[in-house]
Amino acid sequence: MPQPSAPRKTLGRPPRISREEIIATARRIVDEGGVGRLTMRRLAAEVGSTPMALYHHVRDKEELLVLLLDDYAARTLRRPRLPDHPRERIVVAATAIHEALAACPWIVEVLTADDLLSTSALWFVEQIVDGLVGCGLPLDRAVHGYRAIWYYTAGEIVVRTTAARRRADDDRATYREQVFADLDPSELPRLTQAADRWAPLTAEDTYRDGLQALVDGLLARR
Amino acid sequence: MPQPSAPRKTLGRPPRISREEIIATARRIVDEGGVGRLTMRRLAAEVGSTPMALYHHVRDKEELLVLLLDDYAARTLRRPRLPDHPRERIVVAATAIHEALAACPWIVEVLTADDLLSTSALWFVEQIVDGLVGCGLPLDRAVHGYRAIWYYTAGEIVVRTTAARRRADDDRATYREQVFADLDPSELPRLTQAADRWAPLTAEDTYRDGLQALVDGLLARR
DNA sequence: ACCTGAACACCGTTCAAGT
DNA sequence: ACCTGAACACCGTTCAAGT
Repeated sequence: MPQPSAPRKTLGRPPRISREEIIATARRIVDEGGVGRLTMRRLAAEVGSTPMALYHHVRDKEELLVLLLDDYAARTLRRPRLPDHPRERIVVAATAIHEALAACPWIVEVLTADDLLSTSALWFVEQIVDGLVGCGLPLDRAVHGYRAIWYYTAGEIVVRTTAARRRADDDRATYREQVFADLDPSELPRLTQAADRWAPLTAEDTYRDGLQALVDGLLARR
Repeated sequence: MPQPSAPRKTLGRPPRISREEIIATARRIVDEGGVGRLTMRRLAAEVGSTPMALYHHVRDKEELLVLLLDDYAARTLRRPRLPDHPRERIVVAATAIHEALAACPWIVEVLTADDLLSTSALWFVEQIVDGLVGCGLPLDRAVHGYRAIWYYTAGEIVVRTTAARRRADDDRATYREQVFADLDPSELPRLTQAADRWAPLTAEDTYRDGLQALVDGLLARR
């Protein structure tokens, strides 16, 4: 897909807008108002063109979003200094991906990639797989381990950002409180016990704890 | 939200359509053609009414989707026989939720609930939290543990169903192959090594393995 | 109380034509 | 080769009116 515009051989009408300009403008719109604001029509207006001109540079909206994600990853994923110990390397690499995603809430709508989100993220995947191998897992198990870490990471992001969106609208929060207040203690004793602590517990950031537990578990399995 | 229509005190025009009818019809549309097919206008047409009549029974489309999810959960979540051992209970309860979600691909779009997807799922949450407590975790840690399991489960569903959607459109698959074929072996040695096995490894269902690793890790942490 | 019709303010995408 | 205009086939939701 990132088909770098080759040197123009055959000449025709000179282009007025470029893929880069489209992506940069799309990025601005999304940063300012969320993905919901990004429509082909608005984008066209902002680059000073017509909706149909965009389709000359981008297959469809779906492709535009993937391009936007690649662009974001390429610009913001900075490779951290990694610790020597392989287990720590896994945690640091996964946390770096997690932080990049968490800083970018619109990503969820595009987080439709199945395992690699962007070629810029491959280095991080390499570190995680290599860390797992370094801890003694065979390559196949290491790849599966990476996937488990990715599920956990993607899940945390999706659940957290959608929960945050819900919080803006406080009807739902009230509804949740209601549910927890009306629990039947004989059927759901633990939830009843935790009911008044549920909200603060849920607000805590426990990504790292869960990640470490998962990594421990992956490494400990027979 | 599930505000059971109270016995009508004040009489006016008798209702022609009910919330139940709306939900049942919405369910049919979604089952037949996916969530993408569910629009207020189409739904109105199928219940033999006008778009605006729906807004008398449902606040907006968002509420309709939550209602649909509740309905689905209430109809399909069957409580399994649980093993006595608490660790096994956790695994069985989580797997049951996972299976229900996996059988229902449209869920992802609605999987916007932050931790409980529906009141019908509370019993499963109870079992997981109680299982973690039964294994010796304090209640707070058990709640966090449940959340980690939920992240992992939701992530697996989101990643898997979107990957499946992508597969229909095989351009992306080709793109992924391309990326793996062009890896720089000196920079990304492990990915290069795993490249030709990546697709089959990724196709394997490893939910249960990852879940067990996660549970082990949660229980082992100091 | 419940429903209707018409309208508002949008979408993504295709097609045929222009430069 | 690149861009435009007009059109197609839709959306969710509001408002004012009817029964």
